[in-house]
Amino acid sequence: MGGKHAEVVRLLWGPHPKPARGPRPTLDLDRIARAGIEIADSEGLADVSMQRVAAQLGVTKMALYRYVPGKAELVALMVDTAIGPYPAAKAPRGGWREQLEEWARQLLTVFRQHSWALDATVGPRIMGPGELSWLERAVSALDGTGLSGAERMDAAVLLVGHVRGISQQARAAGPAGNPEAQLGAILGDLMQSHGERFPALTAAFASAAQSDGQDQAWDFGLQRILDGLATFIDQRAR
Amino acid sequence: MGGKHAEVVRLLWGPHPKPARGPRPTLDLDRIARAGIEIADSEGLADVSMQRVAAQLGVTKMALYRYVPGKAELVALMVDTAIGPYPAAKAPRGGWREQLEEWARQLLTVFRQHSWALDATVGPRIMGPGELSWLERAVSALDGTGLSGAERMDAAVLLVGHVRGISQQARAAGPAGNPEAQLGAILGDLMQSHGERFPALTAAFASAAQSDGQDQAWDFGLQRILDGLATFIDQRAR
DNA sequence: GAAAAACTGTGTCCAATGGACACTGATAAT
DNA sequence: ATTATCAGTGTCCATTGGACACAGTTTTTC
Repeated sequence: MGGKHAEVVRLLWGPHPKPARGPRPTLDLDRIARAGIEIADSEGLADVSMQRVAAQLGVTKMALYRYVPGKAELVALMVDTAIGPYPAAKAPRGGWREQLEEWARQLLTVFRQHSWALDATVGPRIMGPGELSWLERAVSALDGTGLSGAERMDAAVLLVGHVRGISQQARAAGPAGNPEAQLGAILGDLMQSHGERFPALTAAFASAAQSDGQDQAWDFGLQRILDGLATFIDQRAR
Repeated sequence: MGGKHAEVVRLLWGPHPKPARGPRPTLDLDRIARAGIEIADSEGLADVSMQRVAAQLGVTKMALYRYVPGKAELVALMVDTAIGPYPAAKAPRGGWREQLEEWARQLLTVFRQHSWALDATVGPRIMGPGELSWLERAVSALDGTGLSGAERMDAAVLLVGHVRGISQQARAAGPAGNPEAQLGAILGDLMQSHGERFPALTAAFASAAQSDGQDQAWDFGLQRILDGLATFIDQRAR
C-alpha cells in the first residue's frame, strides 16, 4: 500500500505538522516553491536544481531535503503553487459556453506566465489541490447540460489539451521578436527546400504567414471545441 | 545566421556526406536512433543516456559523439525516427472527416507505442521530415473544404493537442492492471476526502468510474472536434 | 535549573550524467 | 610509401541528485 506516490501526496495535500522541539525552521514550503518558480520563470525549468534553489534562499542544498523529499516532489509542488487555485473572484456568469471560454482563457494565461509548467506536467502524475480546483470549475460549468459525469470530464480534458497545445507553440513565437522566432522561419525554409514532399503544407504555411498566427490558432481551436460541445449538448437535449 | 539549431537541422534533414578517407564507420544514424528508441520504449526516456545507448551498440559513449552533436540532438533524431513518415499505404479514402479521423487514430497509435515521445516533444523544436509528413497529411485532408491555409494548420494543431492529451492520460491507465493504475485511485481518494471542495468533480468522477474510461474520452473529444470543424465548414460554404 | 530528546542546517562523500580533448589506429588519395 | 583524414578509446572535469554523520538549537521532562 501507499507506493512511492505517498510522499508527493503528503507534500501537496498535507498535513504539515509543525515540529514541537528543535530549532525554528528557516524556510517553509511556500517560500521554497516560489523560489523555484522564480528561477523557472526567468531561466527555465532546466536551470532549477537543488543547489540553485537553495542558493536563492540562502541555505545549503541539503537543507531543502528537510522540507522536500526530492527534486521530483519539488517540481510537483512548484507546479501546483504556480497554477494555484482557480481565481473564483466573482460568481460564474453566463451559460456553460461563456463560463468555459473564460475558464480556458484564464488557464492559457497561467501557462503563458509559467511556460515551464508544460514540461513539468507531461506524463501521469498526482495533482495538487490547485490543479484540481481548476478541473472542478470546468466540470461544474457543465452542470445542467445533460452531460454525464464522464462526458463532463472528457470535455475538460479536451479543453486542457488545446490550451497545452497552444501554449506550446506560443512559446515558440514568444514575446514578439524574441530569438526563438527564428524557429518558424527555419521550418518555413525547410518546407520550401523540400517543397515537393510537402505541397499542401507549403501552401498552407505561405497563406498562414500573412495572418496573425498564434492568437488566431487559439480562438479557432477554442471555438471549434465549443461548437462541437454545443452540437452534442443540443442533440442530447432532444 | 544559423544559430544553435543548425546542428539538429543537418542531423534530421541531411545531407550526410559519407567520409572519403579514414576507417569505415561502425554505426549509422538509423542504428543509433533505433537503439535509443528500444531503450526508451522499454525503460523510459529517463534511462536513455549516452552510455546506455553506446553500450547497447557495443561501443564507447564517446563514439556516439562522432555521429550526434549531443544528447538533445540524439533525442530529436529518436523522435523523428520513432514517429516516422506517415504510412500512406493506400490513397486517402472518404471525405475530410473520415481522413482526419483515420489520421488521428494512427497518430494515437504511434504515441501509444512510444509514450516517451510525449516528454521529448514539449516546447518549441525543429521538426524532422517524418513529423512534417504527418502534418502534411492532415493539412491536405482539408483541401477543398474552403478553409484557409492558416485555418487548416490550426485544425491540425487542434487534433494533435487532443491526441497528446489522451496519450498522456492513457499512459496513466496503461496496459490493464499495471502499477500506474493506482494513480486514478489515489486521486479518487483525495477528492473524496476533500469532497466539500470538489463537489462537481467528486460526482463526475464517481459516474465516470463506471464507464469505460480512456477510449471513451478519446472518441468523445475526437468527435467533438470533428463536429466543430463540420459546423465551421458548413458555415463557410454558405 | 539540568538533562535528554527532537529537530534544523552544514559539510563531506558518492555515483551517474553530459561533454571536452588527446591519442592510437585504420583507410584512401597522392 | 607518405600523408591527410577520419573512427573509436581512454582519461578527465563540472554538475547533478542524493546519502549520511555531525554540530547547534530549542523544547520537554525530570
